[in-house]
Amino acid sequence: MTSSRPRTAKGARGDLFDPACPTRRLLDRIGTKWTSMAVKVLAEASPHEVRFAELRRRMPGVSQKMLSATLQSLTRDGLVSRRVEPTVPPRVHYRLTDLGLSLEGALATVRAWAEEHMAEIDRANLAHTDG
Amino acid sequence: MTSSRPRTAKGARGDLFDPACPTRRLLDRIGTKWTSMAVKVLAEASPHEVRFAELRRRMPGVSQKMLSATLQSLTRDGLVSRRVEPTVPPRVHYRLTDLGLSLEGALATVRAWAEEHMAEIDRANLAHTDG
DNA sequence: CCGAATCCCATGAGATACTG
DNA sequence: CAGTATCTCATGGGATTCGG
Repeated sequence: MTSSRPRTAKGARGDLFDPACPTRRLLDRIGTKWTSMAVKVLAEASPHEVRFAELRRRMPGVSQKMLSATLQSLTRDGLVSRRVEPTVPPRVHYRLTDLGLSLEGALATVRAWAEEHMAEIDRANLAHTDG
Repeated sequence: MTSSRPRTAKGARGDLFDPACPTRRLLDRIGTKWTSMAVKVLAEASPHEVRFAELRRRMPGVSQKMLSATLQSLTRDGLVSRRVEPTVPPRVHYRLTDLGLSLEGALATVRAWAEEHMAEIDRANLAHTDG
């Protein structure tokens, strides 16, 4: 989930581009398979919390392992807050933080572009396939 | 570069889940390591064309293999146009299409968010590491 | 100069089984 | 219920080399 650090990270000085480019690092995060969907589902529920199982139900296809990993990553990044009810069995509730909500704004833009334009990309691919 | 299709499509019907979610598919594209940078560099040059070698120079760290693959992918997707001067040696020029330019708009939003907020994410991570 | 072909490793992610 | 631990495999992507 973490890095794709340049193993070739020699002593080179990178202006704005190189090692810690914020955009690359953000894309590494939202590019992982379930992250954007989790953010979306949590955003739709916001400001209410959502439990693990409920989240899982709303994300068809996700395994508990990947959901767990995704939520941990989001939590470490401060995008999601986690609240545990110390019952037996425990209940764990998740909610977007303000930072997470703000990210959802950016993601909404991406989603809008995708829904508007992916069909054109598909057409372009067909044109190259059969031509 | 192409698909992240259900490789686990074992004996079971694995493609029952939204195999075509436009957002996922877009993220699979812009999430690859060099795509967003290529789009950015081409956008900055737009409406002028940029040659392969020049592109490579403006994308520190990219290998010719990955640049080639990235540009092919973008070209197939109709985001970039490719023009070959039939000289010896050949010169190949790349330019964003209108679709590519429109994608750059969405990417600009992501970039803006990243530059504004990645520091907060870093702080959150530190807080979890030591804090 | 541009790109194809190989080789190779690190990683994302699914399946499955176990724990408090 | 929520999360962890293994195993396994496919893929992204870097290095290098060859071709036109």
